[in-house]
Amino acid sequence: MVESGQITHWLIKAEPETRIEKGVNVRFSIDDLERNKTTTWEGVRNHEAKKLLKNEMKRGHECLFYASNCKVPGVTGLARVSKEGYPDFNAWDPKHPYYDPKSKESNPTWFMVDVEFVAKLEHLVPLSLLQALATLASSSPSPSSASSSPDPALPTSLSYLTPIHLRAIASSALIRRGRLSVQPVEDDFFEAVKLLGEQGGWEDWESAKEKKGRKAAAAKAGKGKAKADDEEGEGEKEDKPATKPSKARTGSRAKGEGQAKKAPEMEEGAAGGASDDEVTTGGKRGAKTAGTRSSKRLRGGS
DNA sequence: GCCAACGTTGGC
DNA sequence: GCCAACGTTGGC
Repeated sequence: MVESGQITHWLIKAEPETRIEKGVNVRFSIDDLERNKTTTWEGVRNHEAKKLLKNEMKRGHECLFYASNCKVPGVTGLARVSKEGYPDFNAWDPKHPYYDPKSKESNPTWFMVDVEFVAKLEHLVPLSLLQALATLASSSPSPSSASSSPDPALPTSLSYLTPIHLRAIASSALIRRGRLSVQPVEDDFFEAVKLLGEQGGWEDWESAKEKKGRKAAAAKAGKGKAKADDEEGEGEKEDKPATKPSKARTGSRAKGEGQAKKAPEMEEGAAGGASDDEVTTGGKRGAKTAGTRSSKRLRGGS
């Protein structure tokens, strides 16, 4: 497993598309972070992630900013820890979507960090690409023998990736676990994603690979349903970060029952209203969301 | 919108 | 302490 003790890089998830949580639009994208410069990474209601926020993430550590629950999930930018773990005070506010009655000021249950904007990646690095690379890595020969030469299955345009990078991708929590909203990442994983985001070069290669990736995913998941063999490659374009607010999985619950505290830039007025409190962010939630619901059930990563 | 994976709850 | 029901995440 990963020794978090030596980890200095992280992957943090947020949802770039509008989604209403108890009247609050929880959408938060790399563009929002760029605008705000810095933000509180609040709302994580998962004990494993909490532990990382509270104890492991240190000032200066760099993070991959991951966009989930959107059209093209993937890494859209880079951020840096600017303030180390401190109590998530939103948990104490009954009106806040992330309120958790079990957390007390005298003994906080949840923690958060602040992160600051570092950069947007020129090429969004899609999850599908990382999955494809992971597949490739796991099918390649021994690491040691391959370490000095590029993997034959890699297009030359991606020759900047080493077998070390590929193995780091294959063993990453993002690929293997998926659901944790704050994940430790190995230095090699961080470097690989950063290179991909800055240099691109998989456009032609990935479309071919995409089917493979999906098929594998379908096979893995699909015990019965193989929706597979779709020929439609919807082309994963890595071109630009998804910024547009729009669909989202609907405000399934709470559609505006309260006033939304719009994200600072709120241009879509999806939530209408808005009284904003001092929260400087749209709210990231990647991990879960729970708030009051957390008292009923919250999902957590192991 | 669907649904697989997986965590949590709660009955027993 | 087991395990079925249930809820959430999040890719597709």
